[in-house]
Amino acid sequence: MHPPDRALVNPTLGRLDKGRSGKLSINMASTEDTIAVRISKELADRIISGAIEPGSRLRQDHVAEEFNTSHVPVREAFRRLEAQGLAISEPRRGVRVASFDLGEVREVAEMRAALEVLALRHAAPHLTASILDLAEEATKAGDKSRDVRSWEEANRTFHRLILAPCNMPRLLSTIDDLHAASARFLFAAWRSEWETRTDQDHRAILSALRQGNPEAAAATLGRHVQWIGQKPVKTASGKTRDAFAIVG
Amino acid sequence: MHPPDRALVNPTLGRLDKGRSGKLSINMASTEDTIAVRISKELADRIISGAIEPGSRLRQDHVAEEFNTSHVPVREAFRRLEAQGLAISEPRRGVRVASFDLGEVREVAEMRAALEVLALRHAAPHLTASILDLAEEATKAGDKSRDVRSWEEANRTFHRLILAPCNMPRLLSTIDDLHAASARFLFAAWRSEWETRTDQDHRAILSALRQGNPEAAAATLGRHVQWIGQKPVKTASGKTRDAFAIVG
DNA sequence: AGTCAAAAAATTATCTATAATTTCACGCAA
DNA sequence: TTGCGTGAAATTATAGATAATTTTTTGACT
Repeated sequence: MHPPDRALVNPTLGRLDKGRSGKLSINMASTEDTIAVRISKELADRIISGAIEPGSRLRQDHVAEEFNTSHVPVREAFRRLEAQGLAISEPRRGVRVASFDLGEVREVAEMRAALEVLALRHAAPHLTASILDLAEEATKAGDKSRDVRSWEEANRTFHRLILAPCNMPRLLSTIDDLHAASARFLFAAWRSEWETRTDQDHRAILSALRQGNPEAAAATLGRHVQWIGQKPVKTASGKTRDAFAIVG
Repeated sequence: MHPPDRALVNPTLGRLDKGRSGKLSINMASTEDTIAVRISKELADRIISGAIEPGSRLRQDHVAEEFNTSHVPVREAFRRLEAQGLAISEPRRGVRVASFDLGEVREVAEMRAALEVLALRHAAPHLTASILDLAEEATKAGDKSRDVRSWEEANRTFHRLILAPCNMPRLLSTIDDLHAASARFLFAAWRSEWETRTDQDHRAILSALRQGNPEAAAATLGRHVQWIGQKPVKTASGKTRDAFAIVG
């Protein structure tokens, strides 16, 4: 086998499966990390889930107090969030949660299409039957999901499974950051309601891969991740506007 | 607790000139930035130019002493370098300059191809005659360059000019990081000698864009940035091995 | 009321000090 | 010689204190 340990783990996001706590989470805070890493993972979780509003300020002393630390590791955590595109920092004026609009949703979708297609082309020769079986399980789990969070996790698992064997760490880590952004868009639109839907694209991709046709799989994947869902949501002022998210 | 008096930089290779006078520098350090940003730009410059060897450790107290600061902003600078892929940090074990191999050169080349093609497709409708003229000037400047550094700068200017109008900030910033990596590969291979060469691809891209054929331009660009040059270089042990770099 | 400016408060950025951890050199035994 | 503890030195990580800057409040004046 190829060296999967390195490929399956993302240094910035941590392991993407369930940790000891069992809590569903995108970023796992493990005790072996430095405080700065723990804080950045927890804050990333909150930003992605929408627990912290886009545009709201992140005050270092407040965060430091909450995590019972000094502000030095908090500042380092901010730099990490900045790099992931989850926060924006203005010198001497503090850090705020990054906002996003339809333009950024489109941008992330197109970047994902370009990069995931590239990753799949390289991963295809290394894909084994057992990996594809796991990916199929992830698809089924997604189809059964009754809420967005578990659907998102299953979806992310699917993509990761079929892309990780490309063995291109820089590419995978960039894709992970884009997935974090995608998840954020998704949760912003589908925070509460989520109707079960079967993912036909995932099945088509798996089928093409099983039949030894990676180009067809890549083409479907490229279209798949550019599908942008639309949904009316209530704004703070009571009005309804359309929210957009990548659903794939 | 007392940092040794040995200089941070490899003594055999001089420090690069920084600041406003020398347009040598890849990242300009401006006085309005925070200290952390200034330090990260300067260190990025040194890493890209090869002034600091891949794999060598970056010790926070040494860097702090050199820049006459405490180590707090230095640590933040390290986080930035980490995000750019120029340094690697292991908790409690410090930060070292990222190493790279042929695999990463290929990876960066393919990511650039995928993303620059995407950017060009979106930029094409917004390209004006004057932008294309500036890009042509940059190409000429590259053709006249007698050293790698000025060639690299001209090349980067060309790519930036034709891609920037895509108006996709996240995409552009990812491409910038990839260009930094490319420059590093280039300087590692062509540190001293550099023979003048005319860039036919750049001209073909400009011509296709002027004729209103963005798809042809994108196709050429995609091939262009994946061209990997090869060159024998002397290693520290006196032997010669082949170095690889993206030349486009 | 409205607006501008100065004072006060809050916040960011940096510095100094301390704790925790790792690295390295040295001595000793197998 | 080689391998392995062991302790000193170096280094990383965090805490606490201070300086610099921004934001908010307050109050005089129109």
